[in-house]
Amino acid sequence: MSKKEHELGEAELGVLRVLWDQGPLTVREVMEVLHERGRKVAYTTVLTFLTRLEQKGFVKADKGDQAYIYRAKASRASVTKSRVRALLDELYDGAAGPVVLHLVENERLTPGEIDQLRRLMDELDKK
Amino acid sequence: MSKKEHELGEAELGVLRVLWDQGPLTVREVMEVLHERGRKVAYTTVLTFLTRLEQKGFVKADKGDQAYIYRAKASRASVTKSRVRALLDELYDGAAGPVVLHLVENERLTPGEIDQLRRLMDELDKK
DNA sequence: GCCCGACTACTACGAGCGTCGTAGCAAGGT
DNA sequence: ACCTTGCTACGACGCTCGTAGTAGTCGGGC
Repeated sequence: MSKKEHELGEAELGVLRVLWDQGPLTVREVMEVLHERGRKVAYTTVLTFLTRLEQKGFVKADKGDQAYIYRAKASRASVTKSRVRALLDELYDGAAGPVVLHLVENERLTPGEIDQLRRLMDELDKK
Repeated sequence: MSKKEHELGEAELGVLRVLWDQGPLTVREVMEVLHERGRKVAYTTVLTFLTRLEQKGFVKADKGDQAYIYRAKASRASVTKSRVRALLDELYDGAAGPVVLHLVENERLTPGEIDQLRRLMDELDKK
């Protein structure tokens, strides 16, 4: 019933990522990057994705010289935020703890990240 | 193309969670718990979910006295694992760091969790 | 002036998910 | 014997997503 907010499919995300990584691009350029990344999709498919992304407000299209140029409007951070939030809600009623613990236990962190984490936690203590 | 492993919709997860939280239940009981949780779904909808979950291997159904009794087969931890993994892949090519940082920065952790985290990190250092 | 190559708009279609209706069956009350 | 009550099986429908084809348009080369 309620306005399901998936609102961003996996393949759509893949396209958005190209824009995050490579900046504003035309449809064709996006397609080429996707191909380089091993994602073999047709030109029109990419166009569809970009169109849908625009309707959903995740990208902006500006008329370029010949073709439209698409740029990401939503940041990686904001998408991360809503995705992570959805995951927390789905699995733990929104509690972050279990997932953080899971990540630190099961996924490799670089020494740099561990450092950063420690500093962050010291900050948290201060408050 | 590739065997996309969503394989578990959001409403299906909601049903699975009931079984995690309340142990083995009949369709009707699951429905009642869902109603208590504010999720107003029809009996047959719940039945459909449980049937699909069974086909997907997430729950097991045993013939009870009158009705089938469903129990969770997949653990919350295992689902967490694959969900988290999917999220990392989608957004950061699998890197856990950014998401951990995001979580610690933006989501509230209890002092107990912070403690646990610190201990975990000390363990990591040892290795 | 006409055709070619690129670009966009529109349409489509199958699968998965959320949601349910209906039909059929088994057991118990009266 | 029936009617009721609950249970399961099966089918269905609308929507989103992944994927793409086709048609129509526009600017250049010959």
